[in-house]
Amino acid sequence: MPSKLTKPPSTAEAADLYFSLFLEIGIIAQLSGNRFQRVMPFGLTMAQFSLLNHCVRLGDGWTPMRLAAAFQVTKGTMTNTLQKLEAKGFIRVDPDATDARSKRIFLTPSGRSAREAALKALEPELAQLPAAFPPALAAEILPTLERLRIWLDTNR
Amino acid sequence: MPSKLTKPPSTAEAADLYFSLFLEIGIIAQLSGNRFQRVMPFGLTMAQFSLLNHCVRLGDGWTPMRLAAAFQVTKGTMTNTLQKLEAKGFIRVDPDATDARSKRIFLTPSGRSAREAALKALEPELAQLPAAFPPALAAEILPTLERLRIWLDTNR
DNA sequence: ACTATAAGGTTTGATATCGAACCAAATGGA
DNA sequence: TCCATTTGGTTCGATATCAAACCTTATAGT
Repeated sequence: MPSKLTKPPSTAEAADLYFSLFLEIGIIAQLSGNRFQRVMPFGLTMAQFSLLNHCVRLGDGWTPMRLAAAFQVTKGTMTNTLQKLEAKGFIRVDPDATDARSKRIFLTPSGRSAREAALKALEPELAQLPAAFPPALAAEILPTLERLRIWLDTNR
Repeated sequence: MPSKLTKPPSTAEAADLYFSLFLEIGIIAQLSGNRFQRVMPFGLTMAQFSLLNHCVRLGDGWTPMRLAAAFQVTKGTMTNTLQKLEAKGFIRVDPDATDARSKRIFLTPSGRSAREAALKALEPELAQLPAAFPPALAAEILPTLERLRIWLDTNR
């Protein structure tokens, strides 16, 4: 193997490493998404729940574009997600007072309680996790993943 | 906040942590998948490329079911992926000699060179990564992610 | 002021994936 | 030997997502 850090792993080795990483991440995303979906009430998808959660934790009144940027999805995808949530009565879409092109997203009371219900439904699932995968591990890798995500975002 | 490790982070805090983790992972999967897709030749998807790559690195002759298990996708999804690859002439599907229900997947020469071409096409993309996200970081979190994936797999 | 360009959202067409239903072949008890 | 169950694969219907085209409103340069 290469001596030390003179040259980090060869290009090919590094590529393999990155592929493995992205593959693993892809699989986890797939598996966790499906699992979440199966226990969620109201036919909430992961994207929909994440949006409700976001509004509760960081406050509502965001524009669709800012939400799309926060979740790193296209505007079209966000339109779809918002339409689904509005149809379920979980959010309210107001016009933006100062920009006629734009809109503002607010949680409805029933959106708030839907999020509560979803959390409750997820609890039993999540309760099994810590034994095999302690929160400390999650906390440990989270910053690294954030770093990767930010790179992917900026170097689009 | 809870004193120390007397009780690991409260259930709610742990849940938040896990949500953040899964959200981050979902975003990375999405972003990286799209990016890969955009530079890949022959209209290869990430799934298709991963399969070619798998066959080169671990040898071919696998059954569809074993491949589905390796990539953690449903049998239906694997059927689809294999059909696409076969249509492109990148794999050959032989009957299994000892089990009439089953099949065996082999790379064709053009499949092998398609994988080479894909690697080449990916190179410039990957070349930019190490500066912002060194391979060592990837190597560091990979085992942890594997652990998480395995849990998700077994506790399906 | 005007016009060109940018920015916020929606719509459209394509596609990868899932879960469930289905078929065919293998396996294992009685 | 036969029937019930399991296992490998395919097909089907639904859906979340993307990219690209489009419309409308804002912004900036002249």
